[in-house]
Amino acid sequence: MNRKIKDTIIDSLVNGLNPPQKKAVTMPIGRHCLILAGAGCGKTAVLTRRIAFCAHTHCEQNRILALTFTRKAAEEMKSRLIKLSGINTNTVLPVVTTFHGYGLKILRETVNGIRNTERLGYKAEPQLITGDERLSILADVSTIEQRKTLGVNIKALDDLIARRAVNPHKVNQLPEVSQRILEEVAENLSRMKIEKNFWEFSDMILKVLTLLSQYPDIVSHYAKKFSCILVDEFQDTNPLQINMLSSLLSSENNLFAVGDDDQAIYGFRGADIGPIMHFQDHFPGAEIVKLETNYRSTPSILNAANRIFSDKPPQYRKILKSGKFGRSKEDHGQKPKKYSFVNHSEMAEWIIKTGKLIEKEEAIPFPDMAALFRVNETLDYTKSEIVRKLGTDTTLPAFLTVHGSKGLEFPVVFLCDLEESVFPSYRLRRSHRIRTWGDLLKKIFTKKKPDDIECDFDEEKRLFYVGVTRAEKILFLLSVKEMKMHGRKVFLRPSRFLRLL
DNA sequence: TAATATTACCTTTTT
DNA sequence: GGTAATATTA
Repeated sequence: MNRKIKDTIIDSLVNGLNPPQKKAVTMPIGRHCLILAGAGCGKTAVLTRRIAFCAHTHCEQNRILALTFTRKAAEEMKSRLIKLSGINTNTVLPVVTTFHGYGLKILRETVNGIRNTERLGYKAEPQLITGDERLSILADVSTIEQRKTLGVNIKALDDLIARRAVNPHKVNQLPEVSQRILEEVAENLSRMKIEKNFWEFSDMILKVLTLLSQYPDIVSHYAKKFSCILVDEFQDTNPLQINMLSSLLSSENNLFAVGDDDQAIYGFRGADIGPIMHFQDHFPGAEIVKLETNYRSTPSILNAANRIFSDKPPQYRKILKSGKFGRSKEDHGQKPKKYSFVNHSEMAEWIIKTGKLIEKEEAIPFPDMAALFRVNETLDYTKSEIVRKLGTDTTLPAFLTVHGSKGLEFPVVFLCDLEESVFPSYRLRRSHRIRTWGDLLKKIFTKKKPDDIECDFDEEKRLFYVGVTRAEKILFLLSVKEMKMHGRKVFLRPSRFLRLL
């Protein structure tokens, strides 16, 4: 291909991008790179174009690997990718898949004449076990004694085993007896899985790591396979995934990671923000590019979003600026408004009234709007109230948990659940009500009984940020004063997050 | 061993 | 308020 055509294709790949986006897409291939992409700053555009750029300037398409967390994200990326110039759809495409999907692919392969599953001790392709099946196996491989000593039931044991696998150093803090028991149970479990020819989701990555740690020839086989490795939503990687990634990296290739530490909301399931926060330690020589121009929200909403992390140290602090709306007062948009209601029923009524009014005045269809919640319980309740008031033939706004809303955008957002202990979510101190004989005894024999408040406030704050940044034009911050929780009426104070904006 | 009584626990979710 | 694990009875 002559140089002129090549340049034309590169031009079209960076066409319409802002300077930092361009810089990210065309970054020299030879070093690791982290793109810190603020919410709504065009990270998928950068990622897909970067893949096309690599394919076009650097290597064969099948030597590019892009990893995501969900199949949906992988599919989305593939469909956007094939539309880009620089991508040749007549040959093998870049590998775009999930971490689990790629792990599974490795496990099914044969290296140097031996099947990878065989090296791991399996006779045939194992069967995937999930949910209850796994719990019943866990019941078989542990004794009641062991669970008693650990002080857990089967579900909590499952949690412990999972955490041990994902994040071993957290388990190191347990008493030695507990560690030993966990070790035994985990040992039994993996023996059982081999015996019965089962595996579980986490094994799709875990077994790859086992394989790589036992067979150096396999390490070199996979480390040579790719010239460019890209990872989406890098802030959500767990230590296992980072391990797998490190094994795929070598002196012959580099990592291009895209993520936003401000949107790390999966710590509860083992994601670790360490690697994104200390990217240059993990990946020496790395360059960091920030994307701060937002193409989603009005300046008023961005101002609110920027206030949430105003106390962050500068290296990772992002200040979102609008690349979509002008500076005129009209373009600036209305400030997020806060409303408080007696209960969810009243709130539901208000959402309908306001939504319909906005539909009429702003010509934004009611079904395009979204109501976001911290927990499913209040979501379900509010949604059922709204259905009850509107009947079932009306198309409703989207009802989502904030977790479920990540990556999406809506012209109008009703951000609900903004009460202390709901959002941020934490366990309230035990109330003084007496439900059991035990409660009565405690009431008689103890004066104070503080329950530990457990919750990762930083993660809650990031979750709040995710909620706020879903809104394009209008954002409402809603709370209720009382609600039924676990069957009992409780009185709630407004969320501390309301004071941030 | 099986029934019945009592207590402890409750987010967020993908593969 | 609903469930699941555990304790207590017959």
